[in-house]
Amino acid sequence: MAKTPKIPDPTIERLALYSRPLEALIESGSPLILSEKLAELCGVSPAQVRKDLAYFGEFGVRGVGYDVRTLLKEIKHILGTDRQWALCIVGMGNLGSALVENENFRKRGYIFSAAFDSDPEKIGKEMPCGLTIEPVNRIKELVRDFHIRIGVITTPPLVAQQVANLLIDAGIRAILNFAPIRVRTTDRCTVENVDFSVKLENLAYHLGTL
Amino acid sequence: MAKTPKIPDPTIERLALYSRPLEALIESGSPLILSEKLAELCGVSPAQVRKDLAYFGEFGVRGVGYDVRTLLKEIKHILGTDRQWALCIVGMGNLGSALVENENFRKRGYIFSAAFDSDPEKIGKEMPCGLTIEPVNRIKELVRDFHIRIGVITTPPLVAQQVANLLIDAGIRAILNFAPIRVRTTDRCTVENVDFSVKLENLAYHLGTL
DNA sequence: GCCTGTGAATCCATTCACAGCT
DNA sequence: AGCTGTGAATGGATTCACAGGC
Repeated sequence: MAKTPKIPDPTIERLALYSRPLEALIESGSPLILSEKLAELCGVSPAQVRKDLAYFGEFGVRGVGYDVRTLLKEIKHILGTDRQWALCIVGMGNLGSALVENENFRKRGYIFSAAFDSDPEKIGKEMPCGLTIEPVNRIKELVRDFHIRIGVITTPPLVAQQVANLLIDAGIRAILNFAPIRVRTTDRCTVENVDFSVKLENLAYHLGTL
Repeated sequence: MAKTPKIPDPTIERLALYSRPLEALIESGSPLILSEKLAELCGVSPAQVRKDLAYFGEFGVRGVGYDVRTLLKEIKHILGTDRQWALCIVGMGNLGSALVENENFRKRGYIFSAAFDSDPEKIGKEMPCGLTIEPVNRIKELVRDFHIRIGVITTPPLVAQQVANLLIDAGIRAILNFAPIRVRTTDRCTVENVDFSVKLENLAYHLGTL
C-alpha cells in the first residue's frame, strides 16, 4: 500500500459504506455509476464521494462516471477486503454465537478461526459453524498457529479489559470490542468499539420526552 | 427538556459513554469524580468532558468536581434513560435472538415488547425471554397497542428497506438498523446504523498489508 | 455537454487558557 | 489552592465552485 499522506478517518469508514451498494450493482447489471447516485444510495453528498475516492487515485472518468466493477475492486484493495483475515472471538454467549454464524463476515473475507470462553460448561462444545470452543488459556497458542490478527470481544464488561490484555499479549493487532466499556490498548493495537446501547441512547435522546 | 440551542452530535454520543463508568463508580463507593478521571476512563480529554456537560447545565462544583450520583442522574435524564422504552425487533435470526436476550438493554430501560419474522417456521415460537414471534403483518397493530417508539432491524439486507417502511408506516419514530445497507426514512424517523463489517474493514485498513 | 478531480472557503468540533466559584 | 465553566483559537472535515478531460 502506497504512503497515503493523511486520510481522514471518516473517509475510510465511508469507503466500506460505498462498497455495499456497489456489490449490489454488480449483480443488477449497470456497469457505470455517478458520484451523485452512489452518494444518494449511501446518504452522503456527491462531493463527499468524489473527495473520498480522490484521496486514493483517479478511479473515475471525467464526463462519464465510475466503472462499478473496477471501483469496487479498488475500494476492496484499499480496505484489505481482497484478502482473507483470520479472526478469533472471546465470549461465546448469545452474541458471540450469533456472530460466528453470521454469513456477512465470511462473505467479506473475515474467517473465525478460533472461539474462546472461560466457562467449563461451554469448552469443548462444537458449534454449528464447525468451530470448537477453546479455553482462554489457549489464546496465545492458537493466535500464533492460525496467524490471527484480529480479535473480537463479546464478554461481559467486567472481564473485557483482561481479555483485551490477553489478546494483545498474544500478538493481536486489532480488536473489535462489543463490551460496553472502553478497553485500553497499546499503540501496537487498534480498537473499534461497538456499543449497541450507546446507539439506542442516541435515538432516545432524539426522540426527546415525547 | 430545556431548549438546548445546538448540541454537537458527538457530544450526546459521549454522554452515553460517560454513564458507563459512572454506574460502576456508584457500586464502588467514591462519591466524587474529576473531569480528568472520567476523561481517562472514557479515553477522551478532560476539556471535552467539561464542555460536553456544560452544554446542559452546571453539574459540577468548581474547585471540587462532580458528584457521581447526581451527574449520572442528570445524564440519564438528558438521554431519556431514566424512563423505559418499548422496542420491537424484526428479523429473528441468530443476531435478533441474541439481542432480545441481552441483559444490557433491559438494564438500561429498553424493553423488547414485540418480535417479528416472516418465516412461518418461526412464527408462534416462544423465546427464552418469554416473547412470542409474531408475523410482520401484525407490526402496525402491536406497535400501536404497546406504544412502541423504537424499532430494531435485524433482517437480511434485501428486505431491510421494506421492513423500515413498514415500521415507519406503523408510527415508529426511531430505528436501529443492523442490516448492512443504509435505510431511507422520512424526517419524522431517526435512524442509527450498526454495521459490524464496516468496523472490521476499518480495522483491516489500519492493519495495512502486513 | 457532462461529470470527475481539487484547491479555496466554510463549517463544526476539539483544545487552550483563563476567569469564576468554593 | 483547586477544578469547573467558557469564550477564543486551533485543527479537521465537508462543501463549494470551478478547472480539467472525455
